[in-house]
Amino acid sequence: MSGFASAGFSPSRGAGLSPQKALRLWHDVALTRVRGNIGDLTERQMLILLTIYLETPPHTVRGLAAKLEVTKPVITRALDTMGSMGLVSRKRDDADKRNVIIQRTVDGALYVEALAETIVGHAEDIR
Amino acid sequence: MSGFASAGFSPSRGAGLSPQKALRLWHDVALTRVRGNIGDLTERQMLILLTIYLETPPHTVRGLAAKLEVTKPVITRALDTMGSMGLVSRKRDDADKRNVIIQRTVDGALYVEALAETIVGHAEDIR
DNA sequence: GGTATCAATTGCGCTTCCGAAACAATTGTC
DNA sequence: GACAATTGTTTCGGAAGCGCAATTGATACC
Repeated sequence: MSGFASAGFSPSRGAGLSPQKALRLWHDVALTRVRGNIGDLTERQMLILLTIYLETPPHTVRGLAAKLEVTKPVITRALDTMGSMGLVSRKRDDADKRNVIIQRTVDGALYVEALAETIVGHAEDIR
Repeated sequence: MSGFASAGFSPSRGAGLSPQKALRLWHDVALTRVRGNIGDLTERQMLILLTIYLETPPHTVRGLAAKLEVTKPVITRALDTMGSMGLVSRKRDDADKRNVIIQRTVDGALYVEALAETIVGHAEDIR
């Protein structure tokens, strides 16, 4: 049962991330987010948000659904939720008015940046 | 808006995790989990599970609620859900029968270990 | 022994998410 | 211009989570 728990500890440098440290990092970040009530987003929503802010634009509902392998309503609803939070915004494509272009916002960038800092901070603790 | 996106790139070794790589890692792990439909767990539930498997036992409902700063019903219901998935099990404390001891399971250990491998694998991709 | 305290659970109303299908708006095709 | 195809949204029924308050069972106190 505790097979993974007794796996070897890797040195601090040169061997990437050991399983134990990976789990500790995940735990610490989740703890910070849950304690701060920042965990409003589903894992899917978080994935959508990160995709929007990491991958090169433009982003459409259909494109995101295909890339993430989820249905389109999932994207639409996630955009509703995150849009009301100010994390993303939508805009009709002028060239093809069927498309909706998903745009980044200042608040969304700040949110993503805060997540990054949380991760980096805990990664430093673990190093 | 893109302040964080233009922040400096850190070298591959010696400077820990850059914000960009942290976000990329989070994104990649989330993508793997969402695509594989492994994301049945809330961020809170994941935190509870990781705490059970990372911190030293014994774990009680009250102890977890205090440590994670959530209410007790949150713990109870998360244990219901994860218990039905076979990820954890409960047992009355013989010494004080008010307490419930949360125990690890083989399936839970495998689940956590799989998460760890997912993280480690993507960390290697990014290194 | 009777009462207060404590641990965990459950009930209630509310909100949110999900999947599948139906829908409205726009574009391509002949 | 009529019709098919595409994009995004909405609707519907069902499931799950949340906070808060009440409840059950067990222990401590005097």
